[in-house]
Amino acid sequence: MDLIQQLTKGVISGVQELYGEAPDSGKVSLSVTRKEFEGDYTVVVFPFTKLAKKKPEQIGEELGQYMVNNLPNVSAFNVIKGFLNLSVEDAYWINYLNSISKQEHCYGKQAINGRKIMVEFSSPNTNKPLHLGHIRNILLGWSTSKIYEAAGYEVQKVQIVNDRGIAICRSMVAWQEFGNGETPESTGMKGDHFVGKYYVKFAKEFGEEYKEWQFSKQAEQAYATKKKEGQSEEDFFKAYKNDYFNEYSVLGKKAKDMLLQWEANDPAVRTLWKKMNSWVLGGFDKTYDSLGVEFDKLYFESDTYLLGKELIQKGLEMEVLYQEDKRVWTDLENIGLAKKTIIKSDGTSTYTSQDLGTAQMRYQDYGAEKVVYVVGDEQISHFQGVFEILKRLKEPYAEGLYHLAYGMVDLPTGRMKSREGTVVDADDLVAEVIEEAKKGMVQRGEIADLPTAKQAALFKTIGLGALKYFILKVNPRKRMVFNPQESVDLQGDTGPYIQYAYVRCKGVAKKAQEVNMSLAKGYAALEPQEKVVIIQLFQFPATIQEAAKDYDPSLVASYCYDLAKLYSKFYNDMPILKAESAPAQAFRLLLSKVVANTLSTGMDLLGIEMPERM
RNA sequence: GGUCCCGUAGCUCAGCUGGAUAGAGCAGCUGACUUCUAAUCAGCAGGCCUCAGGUUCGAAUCCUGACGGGAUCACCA
Repeated sequence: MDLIQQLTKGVISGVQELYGEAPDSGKVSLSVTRKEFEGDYTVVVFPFTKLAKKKPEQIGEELGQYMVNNLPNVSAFNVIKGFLNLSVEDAYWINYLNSISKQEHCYGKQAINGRKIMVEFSSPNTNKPLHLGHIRNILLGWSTSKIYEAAGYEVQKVQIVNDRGIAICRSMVAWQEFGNGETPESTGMKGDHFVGKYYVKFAKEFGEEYKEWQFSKQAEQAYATKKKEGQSEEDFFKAYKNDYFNEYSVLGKKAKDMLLQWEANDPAVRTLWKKMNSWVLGGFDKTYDSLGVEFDKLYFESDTYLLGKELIQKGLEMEVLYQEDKRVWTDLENIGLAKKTIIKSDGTSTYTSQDLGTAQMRYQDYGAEKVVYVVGDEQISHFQGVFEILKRLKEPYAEGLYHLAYGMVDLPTGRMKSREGTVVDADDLVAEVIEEAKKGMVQRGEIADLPTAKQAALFKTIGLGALKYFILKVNPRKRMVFNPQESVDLQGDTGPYIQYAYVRCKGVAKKAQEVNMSLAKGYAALEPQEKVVIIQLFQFPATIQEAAKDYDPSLVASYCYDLAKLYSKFYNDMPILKAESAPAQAFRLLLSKVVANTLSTGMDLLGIEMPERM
């Protein structure tokens, strides 16, 4: 039985025996003792005062005595005000360390439980390269997948590629008009950047066209007839851009025509579309590869956007949906949302109907009991709506759907804006953090003796470690500020700090020769710096469980940081190789080994690799 | 305006299933490398936990209401 359960049970039976009534297990508050007090675990006795009709101090004394007498692992206690501090036998911790050392890299992970979960993340549009916002999405999705794997699930990682629609048509038109047949190969550009260039080109050309048009008679007329009261010419034209695109623009018409031709399956358009998409996807693959992520399956919006008909029919029959003025609607007022169009009056699909259909299809494909959608928090109500409709349709998978909504990534100067060119490109960022790691490492000179290829691999490990940790340590729910300078910091609460602790563990292990590890069992009296490390190790499995339950990788990040910090302190204070006795040396080496394994398992859950040297 | 999220040190963030004197990192200052890698460790300084009520033996944490910031309220995705 788990130590925590043991102590909790002990408290319950103690209170029952002493005062004649058992408290609810919910009233037993057991936490790690604050470091300024003696003891390992603290029980708050205030909740028992009513039951016992005694003063907290007295209850503490009596209960403490009971615990020491009746629980094999409790060696001592002390009472301060209403707090009962229990000390656990050193032998228990030493045994515990021994037992988890045998689990190697399995420690903390649950056995496979046969349950399936699907995690959808990244899900980019195929008209421009990935940026910092995608990086947060990708890291969250990847880490959530790893955490669920560790929690015993079978995980399928998927993305839905938004590969159709007017946006990609803009890039296509621009390439046709201004591209002169150049390709990623001919220019040496990465495919996604190449296509993105034409997306920007379109915006620019369109902008100029629009500006020119503003001096025309048509524009004058539009302003005269459509302006709102008191609206200045400038404000009007700012707001009118979309209408201009749809009604007057030459380029806009070309893009819209292309979309129609695409929908009509025009062979030439489809060929161009496929070509440009393959360029973009090729570019994305390189970015994913540099981030160390991969997917089990890709869904394409071009295949899924017509799905959902069957569910809509079912919805109409079940009266979950209804028909009115040629559209199909649903009423979501009971969950605080407005009525929503599910099928447009021309019979075509909407975002909602697509997501309904996709959910059903994926359930048929894979049969996951849980599906996590990693999507920005601006889409919270969309997913609330989709999930609610599926629940009303009594779809078997509806209860297991979860929207992992994360906040936007801001820069110190404020929000990223493509119009102002402040969008941080994913590839640039990755290159930058690696470069920064390189600078630091070259300066330190620790790895100068390694071959160039190995050095380059280490630069990447450290640089990406810094970037990933920087992003994942923040609670996903929160909007976060991304400071490029701080993200490449290598000191303090950072990925490299944790990697460094790992390198130290490995370093002492390497230097220790022929140590009989079984001597560790003979180590008798734990130093405080040693005990706190073991207690932290003890929390690891529970941390993973909690991170899975909350869909929150930041819990794992701060766990790893805390462990690294405690180990660093221990490393600083205690001699390992020159320990005072053979058992002490064996024990400390064993501790270092388990810390290394745990840090490496934990950081792997964040998608961060560990270096052997740095 | 309705709904949802956020508000903790100069900055970036932990802590939020109620518990002891609210924690880290960065930035600032001070100490520790002839000893397992100092990307480290130790210390100083820095707080009306946005505000006001309420519940409680006890509130940063729960409830209500303000205030500030953000998101969202399309036949777009």
